[in-house]
Amino acid sequence: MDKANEHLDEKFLKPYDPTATEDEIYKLWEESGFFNPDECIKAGVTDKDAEKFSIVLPPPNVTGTLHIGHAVMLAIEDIIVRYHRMKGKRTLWVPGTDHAAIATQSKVEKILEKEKIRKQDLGREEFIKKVSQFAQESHDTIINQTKKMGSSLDWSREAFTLDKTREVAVRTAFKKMYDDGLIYRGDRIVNWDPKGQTTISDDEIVRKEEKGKFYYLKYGPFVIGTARPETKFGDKYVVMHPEDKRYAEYKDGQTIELEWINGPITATIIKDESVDMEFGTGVMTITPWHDSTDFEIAERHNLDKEQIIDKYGKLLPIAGEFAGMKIREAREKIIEKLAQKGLVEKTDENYVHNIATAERTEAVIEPQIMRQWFIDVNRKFKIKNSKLKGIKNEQEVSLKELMQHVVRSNQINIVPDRFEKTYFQWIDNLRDWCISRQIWYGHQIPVWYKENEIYVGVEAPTESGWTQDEDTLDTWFSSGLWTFSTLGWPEETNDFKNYHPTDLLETGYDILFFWVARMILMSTYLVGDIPFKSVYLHGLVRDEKGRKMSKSLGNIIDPLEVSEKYGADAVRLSLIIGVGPGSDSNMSENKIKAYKKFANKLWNISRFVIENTSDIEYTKDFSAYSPADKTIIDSQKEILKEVTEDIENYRLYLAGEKLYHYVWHEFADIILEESKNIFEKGTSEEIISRKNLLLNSLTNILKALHPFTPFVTEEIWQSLPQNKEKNILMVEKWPIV
RNA sequence: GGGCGAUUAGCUCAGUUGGCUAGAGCAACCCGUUUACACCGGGUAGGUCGGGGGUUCGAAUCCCUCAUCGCCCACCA
Repeated sequence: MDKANEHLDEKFLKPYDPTATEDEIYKLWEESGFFNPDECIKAGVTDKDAEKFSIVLPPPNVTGTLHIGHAVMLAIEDIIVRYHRMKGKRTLWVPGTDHAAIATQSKVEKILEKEKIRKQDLGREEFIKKVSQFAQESHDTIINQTKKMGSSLDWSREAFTLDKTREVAVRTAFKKMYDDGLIYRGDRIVNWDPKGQTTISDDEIVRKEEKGKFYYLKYGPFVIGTARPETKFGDKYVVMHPEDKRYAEYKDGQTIELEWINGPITATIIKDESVDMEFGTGVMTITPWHDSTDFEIAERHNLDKEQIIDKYGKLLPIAGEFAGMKIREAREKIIEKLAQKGLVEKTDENYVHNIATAERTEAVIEPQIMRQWFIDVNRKFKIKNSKLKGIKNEQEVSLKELMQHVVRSNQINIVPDRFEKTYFQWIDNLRDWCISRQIWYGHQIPVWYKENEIYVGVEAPTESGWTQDEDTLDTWFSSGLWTFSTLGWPEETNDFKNYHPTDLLETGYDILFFWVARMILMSTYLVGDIPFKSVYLHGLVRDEKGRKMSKSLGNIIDPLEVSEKYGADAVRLSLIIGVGPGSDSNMSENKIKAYKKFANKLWNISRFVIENTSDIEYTKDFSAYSPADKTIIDSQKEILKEVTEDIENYRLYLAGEKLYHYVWHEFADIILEESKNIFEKGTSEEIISRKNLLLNSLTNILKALHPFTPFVTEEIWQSLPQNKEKNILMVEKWPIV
């Protein structure tokens, strides 16, 4: 090696090797303690009175491993967090995982199924042990993977939605809502999943198009249409619109005798405005136990409700000779019988309609009337401790109104803003939230019964004779508390006082309703404040042809695998650049490869600068720049200013692209190339000026790129001869104010 | 039924508030390896910015309309 370059680390003579350095660098950060804002203050890298920036990690489900969607989330959040940390803010990013009740339980059930074990064989306690064990293993994998992506999370504050602290939060929340009359137990129509044997919320339903038959049946003097003859056994009400002239001769409450599936019955005429006169014959019979529209009609007119189908999707004795049959097989047979009796008017063979299925089990939902726990979203209550703008303390509001108000009044800002429309549309149609689940894994409902008494509390009653409600809570109940339960609420902890409300919530647009809306509900109600100021929504990562990644297509890109191959920095850049907020992106290995080259380019740029500046002292505020170099500095400042603005406005894709372009096609291709000329032919003033320019530019570039490509920039920073104290780039100051 | 988005080079996509000859990566073709980098440099080719209409001094960008594709929501029996 050249004597003048003896300070150049030998590793610069080889291409940049991410696998050899990334783990070491992460360790360096972790051991510095600087992921934790308290440590930053202690070490004097952050001012104790500095502005705070806080964000919670959307907790990944402990159902297995991280996928590319998680990688996008981690990349975006880490960029923003590192940026704010370098801006000198007290920056906190709280990690955690989600127990994901139904998802995790059914995953374990599937594993047990292979060993021919049913959860009933194990019993509740044993089964939960198995699930917890699985959850722990998933957790460990996930944490490890999260670190590989370079995420600068404060691990000392890690939380789990099902741990002890969060249980206190959940129970406190439940009790408060119960006491305020916002949680009630009622016999209401719910979405029953016959396969999963549990209720699910409206949002866990996936509608699938199905082509089936639509039957027109003679019902006394009427003709009724149905796709589900198997529910018709108990139908003894026939409903029509009060203004339908075709049926003017029939009066509300009038009874008629008619022949039906299993013999003669008495039917009652009901007039209700919810009937669509245009649809079919304008007449329908109702099945209040198994249809929510029918249920509401029955409620309005105070009608009887009868159960026809049991929890397993089989017909009950009311079906007479069909009792015990599965609905699918019964359907054809019932039609056969009706046809024999001459009651089938006609059949439409190509009837296309949407059927409701359960997201997890894919089973067809059977609405049932069941005793379940609900959150009332319309009931008015007096809000306590309101810190919300436009909502006074003790003002009467409903949960729905709170959810609408904070977004409408811009206290919460959604990026991209077109999702605000989607948000309002969802809330406007929001019905009471069914929060009880008939599964074992999760927060058991904090309600105890003793004969006719009921007790709701954070702790179980101490006297004997009380039994706890068997059901568990919808997993989104606990994740709805996430922004403050992670900070120690309901205790008035320092973290809670210092870091809530959080500044940003970054997540996929697919859980806007599930999660974002629920956090807004919980936080405004329980804390009297918004959970976060901004919501940034990212899209889905698809394969290079724009298809969803799936096991069956074999097009899954495993973020860990490509990180090992090309480096986490390259993966991060490829997930960021060219992807605007809220839009889906296409990912390919080629794209990642291109950014791996970028990391290497930066590596070699650094080598060139270090080699050529070994003979000058590093001067931060060198002032004797040549006119040409002054121009370069100005344009560089301009770029950095734009990049800063882009990051502030969550345009990471632009910020990343600008830096990429500047570093490669401006700094390397033009500035470095012309420097060679200057070093050969320039005056000594020009040479000194240019050397200082290169050194100062490199430090600025490394700083500005650090949020995007933290590993390679830190690795170079650690090897800079000027960094004699081995300071850590992660906590250096951002190059532009 | 209601709402939202997309349509730009062979492929995958940028183009932030309307403004310099519309860009990037990959692919193709040509030239180049004397000391930062072949995980490289220089260059070439390739686009009537989905169709049509409008606003404007000026439109890929704003408005209207049509077409195709995609997504979300919804209790039409």
